Amino acid sequence: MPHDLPKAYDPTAIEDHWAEYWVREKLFEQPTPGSGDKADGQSGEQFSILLPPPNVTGRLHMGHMLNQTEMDILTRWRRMSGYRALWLPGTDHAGIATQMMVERQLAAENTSREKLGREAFVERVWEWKRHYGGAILDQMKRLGASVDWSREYFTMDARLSVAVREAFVRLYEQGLIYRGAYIVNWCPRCQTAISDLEVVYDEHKGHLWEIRYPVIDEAGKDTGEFVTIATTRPETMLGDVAVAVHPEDERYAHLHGKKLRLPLLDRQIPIVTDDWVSRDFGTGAVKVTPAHDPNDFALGERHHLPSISVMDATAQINENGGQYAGLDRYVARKKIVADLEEQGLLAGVKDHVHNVGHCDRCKTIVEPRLSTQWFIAVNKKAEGRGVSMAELAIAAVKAGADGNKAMRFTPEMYEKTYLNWMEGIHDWCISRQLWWGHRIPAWHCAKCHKITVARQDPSACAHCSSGEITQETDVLDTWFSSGLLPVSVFGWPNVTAETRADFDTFYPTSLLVTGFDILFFWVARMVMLGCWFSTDVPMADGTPRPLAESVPFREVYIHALVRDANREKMSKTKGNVIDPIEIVKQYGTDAVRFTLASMASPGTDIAFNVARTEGYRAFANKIWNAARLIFMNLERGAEVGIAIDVSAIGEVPEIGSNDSDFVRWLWSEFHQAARRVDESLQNYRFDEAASVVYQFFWSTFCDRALEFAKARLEYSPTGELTRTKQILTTLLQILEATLRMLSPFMPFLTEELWHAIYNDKPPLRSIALSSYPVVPTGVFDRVVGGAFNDGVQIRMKDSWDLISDVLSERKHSGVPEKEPVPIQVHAIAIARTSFTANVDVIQKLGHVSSIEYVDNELQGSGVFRNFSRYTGRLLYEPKIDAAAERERLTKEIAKYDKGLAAAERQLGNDSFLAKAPAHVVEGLRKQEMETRLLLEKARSALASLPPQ
RNA sequence: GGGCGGAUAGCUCAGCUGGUUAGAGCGCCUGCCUUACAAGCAGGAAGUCGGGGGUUCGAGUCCCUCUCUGCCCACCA
Repeated sequence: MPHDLPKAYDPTAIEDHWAEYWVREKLFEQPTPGSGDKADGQSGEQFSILLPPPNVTGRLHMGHMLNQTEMDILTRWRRMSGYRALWLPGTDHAGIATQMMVERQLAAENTSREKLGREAFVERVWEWKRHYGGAILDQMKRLGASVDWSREYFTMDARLSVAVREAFVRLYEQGLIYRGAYIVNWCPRCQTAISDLEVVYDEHKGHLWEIRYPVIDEAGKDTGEFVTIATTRPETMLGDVAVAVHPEDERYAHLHGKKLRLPLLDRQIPIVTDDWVSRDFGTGAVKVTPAHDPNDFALGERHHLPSISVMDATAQINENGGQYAGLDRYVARKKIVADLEEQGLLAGVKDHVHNVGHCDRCKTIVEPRLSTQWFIAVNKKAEGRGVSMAELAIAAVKAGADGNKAMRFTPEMYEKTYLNWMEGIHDWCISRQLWWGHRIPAWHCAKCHKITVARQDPSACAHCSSGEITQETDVLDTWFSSGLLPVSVFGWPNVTAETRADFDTFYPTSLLVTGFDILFFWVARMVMLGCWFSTDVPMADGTPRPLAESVPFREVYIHALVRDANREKMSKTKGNVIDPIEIVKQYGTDAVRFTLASMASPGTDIAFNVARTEGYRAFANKIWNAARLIFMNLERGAEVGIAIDVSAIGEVPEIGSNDSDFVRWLWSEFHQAARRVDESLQNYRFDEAASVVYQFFWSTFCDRALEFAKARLEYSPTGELTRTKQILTTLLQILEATLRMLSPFMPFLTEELWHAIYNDKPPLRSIALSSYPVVPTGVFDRVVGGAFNDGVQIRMKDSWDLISDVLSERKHSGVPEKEPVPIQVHAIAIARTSFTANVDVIQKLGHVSSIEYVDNELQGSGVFRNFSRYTGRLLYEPKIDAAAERERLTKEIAKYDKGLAAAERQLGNDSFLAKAPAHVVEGLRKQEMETRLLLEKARSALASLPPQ
């Protein structure tokens, strides 16, 4: 048998091979239903899941790896459970990020995008994408993600671009997209508008400058009186068009209707009254700069004030800024403050801590700026729809009339977060002043100045037929196209009778797995857009699509952040970024995956600690060696003519009362573990599932089953070869089934060993295509229930307990590790049956030379006991450290005393006896009795110690 | 300012609808190179479950409150 495995598990030796094999064999492709049968089955219920598309510029980080590990575990598990599983990968064109990346390259070549021109620049980005774009997906391939590579998409693909265009045009036609001049967050570095979400606020120690604006009379002369305003951004005063006070603020009552002279520019501006002004902030008078502040903009609209922009796209003061024109905003600030001071108009400077918005991408301080942008009216009810996008997105997560939710969040608390946001949502600014992205399909007419929005590039204005039209230069927010992915990847808008198989089968997707950081950016947008557009697609049978079928995903699993071992957020500047690829190289992919899975309990961040990974590498090694042990024994068996037919090894055998206790016990343990793993995965409890698998394999299978087998397996031609064969068969079957149970977590190792079991001629091309070893309830009840009912579990437990007790007592009595010792045992009949049946194992594992059964309970020192089952004693003169023993016993007595007192107190309480369930009372009684015995034993042991 | 988490062994974390004496991994101590694995085996020590109050026969678990800590949202110049 060529089962020659190296002594230690070396992941690097096998992982590349299988990663490459899975892709080459196209194992995880899920063709459009009806377009050709899938060779390996999986025709059941669909399980579809979209990979949150990483940026094309991205490199894999721990967050990706967590995300992908979770998705891969779930997808592999569903696939093995018979689902038609589709995990769909792709990348995002990532407008700003990619453009920045290429611009940096150009800068290094002493050129710029402006020099290249738009067309050449975009071509250059495509070129970059072709060369470097797939890096992160290559990393995914190496990590064994079981995605369907044949369906890989890029958000700028022609097919997806059609969807983007259709979506835009449709929303425009529905009156939900408008263009207008509003205050937007503007990044002077990226020179584009960004959405509210792309602004991150940092606390900043700044100043509050108090500036005196002279009051003037009707002739425009200073009256000698001043109104003092307070501002954190003095340079914006260049754009002031008014000063506002609260209408009921007596301090300024006499100034209502009066005018002020704007210092430095000597512009006359009115004093207006508005409820929005808060009387207790600053001086109660606020400068009004509609072009540079959203509140001021709204106020300006209410009072029909003009807007004066004083900064250009790079945040330099423009021609409206008089003598400050051409200065950078902060240079201008300094100069303005100095000039004001010189003119005696600076009333004061106070330290002021406030939040300053930064560009999420480049960290430049964002400037609110008046500019013409495109927006989606998310709160507007569309004609003929009677509902707004936001309302639809809210309805999607709230329970409907039937009490069911179309979309369910795990952990549940994110539902609230989502709703809070969606209920307070503002219109979405979707235009970006970039070159890389989906160009907005709108054309401006030079003649009539109207806009033509069209599915096909128009040659003339739709309003006046003029040929003088030019396309809008803005592109769409990246999240617009990624928000459409759930519909667009399955062919929308082209969903016709001939083309709709994908859409019908895979939409809505089953699940979205993602981090909370893109809950609003992406998840919320997908819900809005997904619901909105899929609603127009009737069901396969022609009936209207209900909400439950129009959501982009039925479930959303939100995972936590991966932090470093000290719970610090990983960041490049801190230098604490753990590169998953590096860790993978050191410990193997399976170990890293298992680490992430075992720490992924919902709701808490993951403090990634390589110590854990080291532990799981040991686990992988353990599995490897367990397999080696079994393979070695199979060879020994073969030498004495034990032939095991490996071809049927994967079928779950019917286990019944004819089988030995050992076999029945092991299968019963296995089925319980498999069921628990299955249940845990259903609830996204990766941690629980990982722990069950781990405990089963290591504690139950290795520490118990394999040790038991080692003690019993016999190969002498005159020995019990039938029994040996049974045990070997069972071990191999359990190993094989356990590998399947483990496969979603550790795909590489399990694949390797699984092929080894079959001598490289496995029944399927991959363990990933085999079935998940969860048996139907009927089988489960028969095997597990049978084992409990017949006392198999108890009998095996008695033997394990006796071995543990013996080993413990040996240690305690100072018996040298390997010296065989005779023991005496008094046991109830059933326990004695177990000891008799397993005497060979007990002797070997406990280093027991002989067992003498006695009729009476053993008493006194050196006795170990298992309550109501047995008592035992080593026939050995103990060598005990009296001082240490005294200390131990004293502590023990204190503990028992306390426990006993507590139990007696409870049992003496009538209402406890009356109200507590019987089993609790019974349990406590038993405990009381046992504690009493233990206490007596400890006391007498203490008394028998030599005096101090 | 509003909202949401977290605090359990030295470390990282479990502990489901309240029920017998709170668990795991790592680390630590003791002894073992037992021919699967020293990345291992066996045996141990270690927690007044953040503080206080309450409900209950019974609280790590439910309620109130305080302290510490993390995050999200809002953005009054």
